[in-house]
Parts: sequence; structure tokens; C-alpha cells
Amino acid sequence: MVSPNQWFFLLKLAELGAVERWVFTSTTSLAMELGCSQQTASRLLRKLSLDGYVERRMNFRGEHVKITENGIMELRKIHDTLTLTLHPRRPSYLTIQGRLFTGLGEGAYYITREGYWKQLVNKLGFKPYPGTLNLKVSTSTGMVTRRELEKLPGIIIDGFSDGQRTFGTLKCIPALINDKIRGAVLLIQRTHHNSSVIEIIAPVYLREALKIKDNDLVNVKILP
Amino acid sequence: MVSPNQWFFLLKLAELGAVERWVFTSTTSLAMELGCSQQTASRLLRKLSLDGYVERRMNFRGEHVKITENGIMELRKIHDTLTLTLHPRRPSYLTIQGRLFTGLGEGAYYITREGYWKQLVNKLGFKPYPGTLNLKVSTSTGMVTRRELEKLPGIIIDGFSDGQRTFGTLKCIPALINDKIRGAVLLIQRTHHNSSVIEIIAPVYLREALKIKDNDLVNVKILP
DNA sequence: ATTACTATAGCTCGAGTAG
DNA sequence: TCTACTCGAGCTATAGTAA
Repeated sequence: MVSPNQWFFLLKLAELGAVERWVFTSTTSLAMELGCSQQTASRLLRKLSLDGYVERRMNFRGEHVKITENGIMELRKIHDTLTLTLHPRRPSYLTIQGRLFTGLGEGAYYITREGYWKQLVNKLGFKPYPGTLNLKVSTSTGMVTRRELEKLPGIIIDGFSDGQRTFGTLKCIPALINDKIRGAVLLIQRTHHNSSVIEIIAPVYLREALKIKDNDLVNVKILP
Repeated sequence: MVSPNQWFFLLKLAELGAVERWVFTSTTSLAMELGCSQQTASRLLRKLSLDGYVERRMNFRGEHVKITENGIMELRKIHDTLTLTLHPRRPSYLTIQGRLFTGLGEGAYYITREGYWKQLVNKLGFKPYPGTLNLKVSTSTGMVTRRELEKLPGIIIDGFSDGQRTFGTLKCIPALINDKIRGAVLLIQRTHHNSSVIEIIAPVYLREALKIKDNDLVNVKILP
């Protein structure tokens, strides 16, 4: 993983054009750009090169530097996050698949707590069926998409406390289930637990409406 | 100025939705998100708050956090830089004005050095008049725009050495002068000196072609 | 549960310098 | 010039703990 300082170093190189071309520079001039010492610039550049984020072609006059594909990926990741958070809108191309399984009925318990239920009814645009559909995501691309979901903007259901315990903030992301029924993915906003499970809510009892049973593959298409 | 660590903290808050809403969180959970200690999260958040990048509303259960306008500006700055460097294209709305003055003829000397001249003729799409037009930018918005220019993508004229001294990399940004003549702003890529001067090259002798003289206001519109 | 202080361990940075 | 090494000063993160 690239550290904040390394990342800003990459960004400076990008500003100088090193995304597309070999840029001629030196650790001294980079240090001036960054407002740090030549030694620090040298150390950071060495590290970036070692970790495969930049390529260097050095000679006695200075060096040519270019950001590698990996380096560009690091910049792009942050750019995507910024784009999402500064101009919140969801990409419509995100889809995720998972296998249906029977949970412990916890989802039903949670969403029917009054503090959640009222907000869900008000904010979702539909009155949810009082239960959740549990999908197990198994493919590796699915797991990646699962994590992407956590960054997406969504409908926020505020957390609350009933005196005994606290209920965390939820996020609902509108989605189309099996290309037929409009519902939402339900995420607990607080915990970014490396879960391979997604929970779906919808205005109808999905198992019946979609004629699906345990172990069936269910398709979830994120709506923009 | 916000440090790399602070900036990434802001980014994390943005991911949690603190750009638009008051997000309920705690230094403990932020620490987990960031992979640092609660103490560090506390210190960073205090600093961000002190510097006016976030607002906090604390209580004994946790706190509500929201990024301020200043904080959003910091995120947007980086976002803009990334957008420019990852998808290089110039905004067509940038214009800058400056007053014509007579320089020392250095511009003419530099651009006619063979190492530069050949590239200029090949890459610009026109054969430049062998001299530069010097404009003094005086307004504060003009100075800001002047700095913006340094980040824009442009036509790169590689630096070279004639054995005695080195000539730095130049960047040419196509522009329309006084809405009539197509030329280019010429920048020395290396130095981000806080200059209030911009130099223009064009295929014709601009003073004659535009009938302009010292102290006239000249308009430069950046071409996409 | 919180936030945040203090003290210290540990790391980072830059001056000096070599190659 | 250049890059990059060593090493000590100084800064930063964390453990412990208070409120």
C-alpha cells in the first residue's frame, strides 16, 4: 500500500506529466516542488520505484521518470472516490451476484425496529417487506464489488438508541433484483467488515415474487 | 496548508458522507477505518477542526462530523488536478489578460536556439515569429489563472544541453490572442516561479498584426 | 462508552558526504 | 552536477490513563 506522502509524490509527478511521458527531472528539483529536502525526495522516489509505482532511467545529468500502470491505478482509485463523494451519483453499470441462503432472521428483526422502520418507509419510496434476502457472494470480483458498494452514495437511515443498545447508521442503495423487482441493498454503514454477504430489501416477498429458493444465483443491478 | 495525513483523513470522512451530511462517528471507529490508533485519529481530527476543515458536534456517545467549505475545497483541488492529469484536456473557458510590455529580448534568444526551434516548428503546427510577446498580469484573478496554466496539459518541448548550459523543458498551451490570432502561451515547465508574466508566441508579429503597443490590455483565451 | 492528555518509543527527515 | 548513504535531531504515533 502506498503511504500518504508517497501518494502525494506520485501526484506531483502526474502534474509534471509523468502519467503519459517520460519526464526529465531530478530529485533536487522534485524536492523544491514538494517543499522537502533532496534526500527525502530521493528516498520517496526510490521507494516508489521499488514498489513498482514509477520507472526511472537515471544518468549523471538527472533522470527520466514515468508512472507505471500500478501507479496510475493508485491515482485513479483516489480520483474515483473523490468523484463519487464530491458529485454523488451512482454508476449504473455495477452489478453483483450472490447465492440465496436462509439467515437467522436478524435482518427482519432489525429493519422492523421503529427507529429504522419509520425512516425506511419514508425515505425508500416503498414500504419494505418485513424481512431481508441474504445473498452470499463467492466470486472474487463479487467481493470487490461488495466493497465498492460501501463507497457509493445511498439513502441514509440514521442510527438511534433505544436506551439499552445503539443501532448503527444504515445505507440503502436502490437496486434492481433479477432485472424484475426494484428494491435496495442494505448496508450497515459503520462497519466495513469484510463481509461476503449482502442483504436486500424490497416492497414484496422476493422468494415468492421471483420464485427463488436457497442456493439460487440472484442478480443485483445497482440503480443510478 | 493541509498535510498528506490530514488530507487522507478528510478523504475518509468524505467517503463516510461528511461532505453533505453530519456523519455520526467516533475517533475509535475512524481510527479503525484509517488503520491508526484512536489517539492519532483524535489528534488529526482536532487539527482539522482547529484549521477549519471540519466541524464537530461532540457528546458522550460519539460525535457528529461534517466537512466545511474549506475542507471540500482541499478535496476539490486534488480532484481537479487528478482529472486534468488522468484525462488530459484543457478547459476552453480559461482566459487571462495582461498588459503588453517590452522585454529584454530573452524570449527571442531562447526560442531560436536550435534545440527548441526545431521542436517548436514540428510540434506547434505553425512556424513561430522569432520573438515573444510579454504580458504583465496584474489582477489577482489573473495571477490565479497564471498558476492554473502551469497545471494544464500542453505541447511539451523537451529541454536540451548545448554543452555549456542546459535549457529546460518548455510547455506550449494553444491560445487565441485578442480573439483573432492563434498562438500559444509559452511556459518554462521547470520553474513554478511566482511570475506575473506570460509569454506568447504566434506565427506572426503580434504587435503589428493586432495593432497593439506597450501598456495595451491583451486577451488570451486558452484553446481546448 | 466517549475525547484527549502525557510520556516515550520509534520513525522520519535532512545535514554532511561519498561515489 | 547527479543519486543515495549514514546518523543524529526532532517529530509523530501510540500506550497508558484521566475525565
